[in-house]
Amino acid sequence: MTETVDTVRDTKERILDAAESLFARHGFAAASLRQITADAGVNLAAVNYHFQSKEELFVAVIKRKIEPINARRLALLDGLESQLPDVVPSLEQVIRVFFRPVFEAQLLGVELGNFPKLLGRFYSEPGERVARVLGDAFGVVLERFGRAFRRALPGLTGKDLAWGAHFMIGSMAHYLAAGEILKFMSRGQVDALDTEEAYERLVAFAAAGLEAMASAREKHA
Amino acid sequence: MTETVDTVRDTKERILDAAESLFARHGFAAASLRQITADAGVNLAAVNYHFQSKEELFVAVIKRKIEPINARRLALLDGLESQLPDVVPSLEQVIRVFFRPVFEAQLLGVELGNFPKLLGRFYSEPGERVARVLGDAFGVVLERFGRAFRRALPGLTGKDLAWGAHFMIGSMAHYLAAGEILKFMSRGQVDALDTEEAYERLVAFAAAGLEAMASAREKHA
DNA sequence: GTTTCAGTCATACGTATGTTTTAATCATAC
DNA sequence: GTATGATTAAAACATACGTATGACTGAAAC
Repeated sequence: MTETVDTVRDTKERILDAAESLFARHGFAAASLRQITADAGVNLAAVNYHFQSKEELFVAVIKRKIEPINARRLALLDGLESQLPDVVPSLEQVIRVFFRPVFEAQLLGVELGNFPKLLGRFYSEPGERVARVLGDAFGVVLERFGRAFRRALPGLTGKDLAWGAHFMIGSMAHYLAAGEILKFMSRGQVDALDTEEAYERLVAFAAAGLEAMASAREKHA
Repeated sequence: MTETVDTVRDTKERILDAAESLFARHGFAAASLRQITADAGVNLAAVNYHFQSKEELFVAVIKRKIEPINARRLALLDGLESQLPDVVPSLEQVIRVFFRPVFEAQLLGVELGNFPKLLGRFYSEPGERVARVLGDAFGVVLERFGRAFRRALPGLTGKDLAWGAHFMIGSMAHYLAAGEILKFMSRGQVDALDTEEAYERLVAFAAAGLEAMASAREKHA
């Protein structure tokens, strides 16, 4: 009984694993189903059987990674807010909670695989594909964290927050997708794989930047 | 005489224009030479004649856009530093000079086309392709601006700078490549096409973030 | 013990890809 | 006015793509 199910799961997950790696390394269009199924050691037709299309496979790959992260984000934020109900979480605390799940797996020594590059690349994949996942997966997260950010920084308007969050996510995405450039830019001084440092750096950069959004608004108009 | 030359320029540039637009909209792999040449109104073989391959065409498209921007960056930095030789340019001034050429064309009312998305996407295109252009085009810029940043923020170490610059570029790239997400995230409050505001926001975010890199270092180890 | 059914398999379809080849075209130099 | 060298045009090249089909498998259901 479990045998049949496990075989299925194995095939589906082997496809997902191989697809994740290839999508991350080559992008959606350049990763062929033939190479994906070859790497996964399954038949070519298995993709269209288990998922309906290459497109759906891509969505499944993204969702498998993003959904646990967003769930963890919400859980951490819940913990932060319910722990001391009267204390408003600081900006840095909220930012840490937002970024931590992305780094967490690797910090815990778990294999993170090609997820970073995949997630980074995901943001620059053509529209339609991304929009669907984005709406589904980030709706609640955006809402909850938006409130948390504005409680931490009462001066922040909706526009301030949108700009700040956008740059914040951009910094993260670029680090995830193009971390190797860091080694090039720093002439080897910085190792992008030092996740602990990357996390601290990102938090510091984002916190300062977000805080600066309020004053920038006054400057502009 | 000029006729021949202009015809050449026309064909090559029509290809470059069409390629730029399609690479920006669909990425490298998904933009086909047939669609590029059809949009450009030239023959399919013209691409392999004028450029040797699709790959070289991509490099040419990127270089055509990046080189003037980097030249302008250096010129602006020269102006800043030679204007008052005894005054060290401030962090914000240097950052403005670094970002300005990217926004300038649009600020001046010149058609910027699909360049923003292309440049943003460029950062997440697979490695080999990008690395060549990156090394060629950004070597001098990196060196000169590195010095300028460290003069503006004497506390900054090489590592601080590398992290800060990386996040800075990430914020810009993400804005350029995925500006539409901004409208989604802000529930329509923010129009990413307001270049003037984007520029001010980006400068403010990056300046604050970069400044924060020095203190973050102490925190980490 | 046969039916059922999810899963896998090899294979083929039609289309699209980047590139190459062969001929024609054209302005210019002699 | 014709030879020349550079562009373009049209067609074909081999290969790769995503998807669909129909046969086969093996175990559970009745």
